[in-house]
Amino acid sequence: MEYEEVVAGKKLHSHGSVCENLYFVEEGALRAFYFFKGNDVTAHFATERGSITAPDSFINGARSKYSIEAIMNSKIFIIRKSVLEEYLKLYPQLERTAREYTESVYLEMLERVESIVFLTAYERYKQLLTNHPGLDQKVNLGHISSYLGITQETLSRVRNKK
Amino acid sequence: MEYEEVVAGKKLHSHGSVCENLYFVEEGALRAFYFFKGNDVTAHFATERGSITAPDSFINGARSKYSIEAIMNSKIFIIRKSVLEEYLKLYPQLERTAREYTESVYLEMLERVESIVFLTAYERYKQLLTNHPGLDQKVNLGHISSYLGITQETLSRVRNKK
DNA sequence: CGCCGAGTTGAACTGAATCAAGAAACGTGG
DNA sequence: CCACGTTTCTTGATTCAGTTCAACTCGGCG
Repeated sequence: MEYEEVVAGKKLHSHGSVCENLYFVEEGALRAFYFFKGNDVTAHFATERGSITAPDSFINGARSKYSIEAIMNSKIFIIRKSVLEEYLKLYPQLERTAREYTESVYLEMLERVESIVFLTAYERYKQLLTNHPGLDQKVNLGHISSYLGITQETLSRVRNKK
Repeated sequence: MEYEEVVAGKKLHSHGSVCENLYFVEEGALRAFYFFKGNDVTAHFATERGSITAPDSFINGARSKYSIEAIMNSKIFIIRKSVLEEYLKLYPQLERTAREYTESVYLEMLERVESIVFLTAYERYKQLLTNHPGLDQKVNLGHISSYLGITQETLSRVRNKK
């Protein structure tokens, strides 16, 4: 596991290439994003103690549609997939931990589906801030609104008016 | 792995209890659903070669908010979690397969988030039918619409009008 | 025959999108 | 420390997809 300090704006992974790394955030914040019909869309935020990668790539080894960047100065740990694979071979009991990790991110995604379907824009915004305290201080409105699946204008309105 | 034939309407798991089983559909169709503000909401469909469980329960051993039922006469295989655990202990190399399985359902969920955010009701309906051919012949409109995150009326309209 | 669940249709309403201007905030160079 | 341009955020007016509620149709089936 490598330790690194990165500055705001630093690109950790660019879409179109294969993502070999899983990132853990010790301090700061990263985001994964991609382009959809010309718009920058945030797929995932990782803040303190969170993790992030380009899942389509890290899992299958395919070129990724996601990019990953630091949205503020951050202290991170990096695990290369090859190193991870090596350790999993060396210590097979880690396979279980790896599976449990995957299960937990799966459950997160399940909840995200539910929140998109049932919650209003404002409720989703509040929930995001609960999960990532202070995120609104760290990130552009546009990055947050695209994560929530709404426009920047709508987010600007709901967060001020209610 | 146990084999079973179940009739339409058969409840395989009831919410409030712990789900011990992972179901594989050989023929037919199952669905997982739960109640949200008094409404029956479909969380997942499993058709030929698909699998289903109550993830909140199967993964963590907690009581589940989901129920699982057959929506038509079905031939299914059942793996009990205890049996699965046993095999994973006996053949640790299966841990990898288990992780890969979890990864694949995670990627599915990732795509589902994207489709809910970007696609219209009609597009989501078409996509669902692509993933589960003939599902519209097998299931109530209401079960499909709740899966898509829209009302039954809207689904009725879009599928006829466009 | 009459009921019942499932699906359809209509009209009014609403949350959010879109398009278009402005207003703040921010960094950079002079 | 200020002036300038750029980026980010806000606000307004309009439009639209989907909701809500209510009534109606249709195909079994007891």
